[in-house]
Amino acid sequence: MNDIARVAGVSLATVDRVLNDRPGVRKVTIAKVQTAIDTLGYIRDTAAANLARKRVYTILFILPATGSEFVAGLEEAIRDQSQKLALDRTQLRVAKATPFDPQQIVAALDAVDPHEVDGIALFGPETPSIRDAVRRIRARGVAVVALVSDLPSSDRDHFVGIDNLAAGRTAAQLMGRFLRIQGTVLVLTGSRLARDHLERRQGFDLVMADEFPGQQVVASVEGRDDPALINDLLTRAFDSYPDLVGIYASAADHAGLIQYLSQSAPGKGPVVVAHELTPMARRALRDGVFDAVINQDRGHLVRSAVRVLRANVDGVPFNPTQERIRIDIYLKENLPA
Amino acid sequence: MNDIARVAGVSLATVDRVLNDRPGVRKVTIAKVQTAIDTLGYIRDTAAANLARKRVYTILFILPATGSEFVAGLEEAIRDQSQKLALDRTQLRVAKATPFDPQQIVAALDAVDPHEVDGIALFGPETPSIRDAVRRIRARGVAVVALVSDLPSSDRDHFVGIDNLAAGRTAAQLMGRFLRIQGTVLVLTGSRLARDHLERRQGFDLVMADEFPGQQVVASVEGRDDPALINDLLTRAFDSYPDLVGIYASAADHAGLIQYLSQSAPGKGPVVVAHELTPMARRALRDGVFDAVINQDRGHLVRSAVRVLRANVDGVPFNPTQERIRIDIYLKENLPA
DNA sequence: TTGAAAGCGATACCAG
DNA sequence: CTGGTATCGCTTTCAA
Repeated sequence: MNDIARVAGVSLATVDRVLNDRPGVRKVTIAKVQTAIDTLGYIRDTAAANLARKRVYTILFILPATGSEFVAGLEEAIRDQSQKLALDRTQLRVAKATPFDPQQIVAALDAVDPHEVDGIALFGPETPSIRDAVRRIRARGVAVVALVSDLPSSDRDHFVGIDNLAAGRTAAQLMGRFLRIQGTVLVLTGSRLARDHLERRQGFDLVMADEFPGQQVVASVEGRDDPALINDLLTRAFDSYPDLVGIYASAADHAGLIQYLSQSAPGKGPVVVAHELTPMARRALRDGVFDAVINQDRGHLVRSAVRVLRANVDGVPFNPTQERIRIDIYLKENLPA
Repeated sequence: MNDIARVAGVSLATVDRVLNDRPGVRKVTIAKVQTAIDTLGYIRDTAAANLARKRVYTILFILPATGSEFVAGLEEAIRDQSQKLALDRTQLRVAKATPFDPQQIVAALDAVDPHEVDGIALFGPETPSIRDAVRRIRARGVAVVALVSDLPSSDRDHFVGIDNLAAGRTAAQLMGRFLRIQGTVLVLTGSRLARDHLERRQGFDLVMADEFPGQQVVASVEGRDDPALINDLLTRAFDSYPDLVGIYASAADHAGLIQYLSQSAPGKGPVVVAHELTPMARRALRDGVFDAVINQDRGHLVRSAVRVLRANVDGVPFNPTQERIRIDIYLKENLPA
């Protein structure tokens, strides 16, 4: 900046104004500075900038208040990042809202103080009232991204999560390949409200129909993360379809499923493809109860949300390819330690 | 630091000395400062420290000089990181050494000036002369990590790369699961010198023998990344084993293999599991020539190497779990865009 | 519309 | 052994 100031024949303060698009600089002056910047090949030192600014970014994660291992894992990832980001002048907060109750999320969103919170990562269903609440808080100058489950109806949206259609396709490819005999494949889903589950189901059906037409995929059953309900559903499914050879668990809560499988299908059970590498899923994979798990790295989700929101707050662009969350596949052989 | 200085009743300079283990401070003073640090819950601001220090870390990557797409991808990842790390006062350099010639690597290692280079990430074979050269440069105060292929014989080693035994196991699980009929499985490797290839082969054999005893795995053939040679080897293999149903390509150069498969096995070829998601591998996966690809993220490799080397240079510990490189599995369905 | 100067949190050099 | 102080690259008053 000193060099630029010298070359442009202005003061440091003016260079700063130009660099940060601050008002109160004549066009000619801007041009002079701009030229100097270009010729000198200047790259800004964000660390120094933040140091001087003493700015602290506050980012709020709004998560569903379930006892789900997946959400617990997300919270852990958030705590993890908190540590590191403290040095980076970024503060992370978490709020919980009852799932399946949009009004709570709306309330949480409306309760946000724009002076206290710079950005929000929202993991919730896609409903009109939530969409409106997102609009409102954005209008008050807070950046918002959708987390895990997309909210495409809201404008200027960025989504932090995997491509769930592709994830469903991946699940289907694994299922189809792993199945040795023809039969019925059951899709076990969480809730119809959740857009991520819907998309997975869609992708799964497409590939199964296309590439494995010999297998019969039956209408999904909604488990709502309720072990008792799931137990019930599965019992009925195995009754109705004696040739049940595969289960695609597109939701993230595996308690009911694992419980049922471990007790009712001793030895050789159906091929099971599930989502999210939770502690339970790890064990199931290791024990041969699950055959494959599709995962989205929770650390990546959190880091990406933070990066995108910070970029948004600063009004700078981010690198979309870097922010694409990968669809991880785990077998028992490549489980991380 | 100001607070600490005040509470401890010493100057900033002394606090700095204690904080950085610099010599020339009495024990009592150290204790006073230490107490102040503890009571105040001080966390050091690395950004400010680096700013003041104006220190620039220089890290050298020594890579095999092949035309391989994998190495090209690594170089690209290094360039990518260079951009971002410039702001972080870290400079990345790349040197190439002919593979299969340990002496060149030794020469490259010996040529390093400890005043210019702080750390080295070495991607090379495991030979006694290289091990000695690593010892020498370490003795001169330069940190070294092994990249992609482990060098476990050298002491104080850290390895940046995947667990290749587990990777081989993963490949075998995919191969065994994907195969629909019994037959012969061929392992195509790069070089016997490369420890990573050996380990993969080992893991592959174990799981094939254990879980898929119906399949016959035949002794690996060494392609040395030579398309003509590979073409030749494959022709002979298909002659010798008319029931060849699967190929495990444990090396990273796919040119010869893909060329052979696309011309000689029109339509339904063998099940192919390969390593490294290079542009060629992507196409092969998309076109159905490859069935699965096992990958180690090149960006992760580079970032991890840099983090570990910087920690090493600074004499601070790093988080081993964070530095574990994952074994990625790609099918055509979860290919990143 | 512009400039001067005081920090931000840490390091490093020179004195004492 | 210890302290004072200039400095790193940038932001932010306060004046002019």
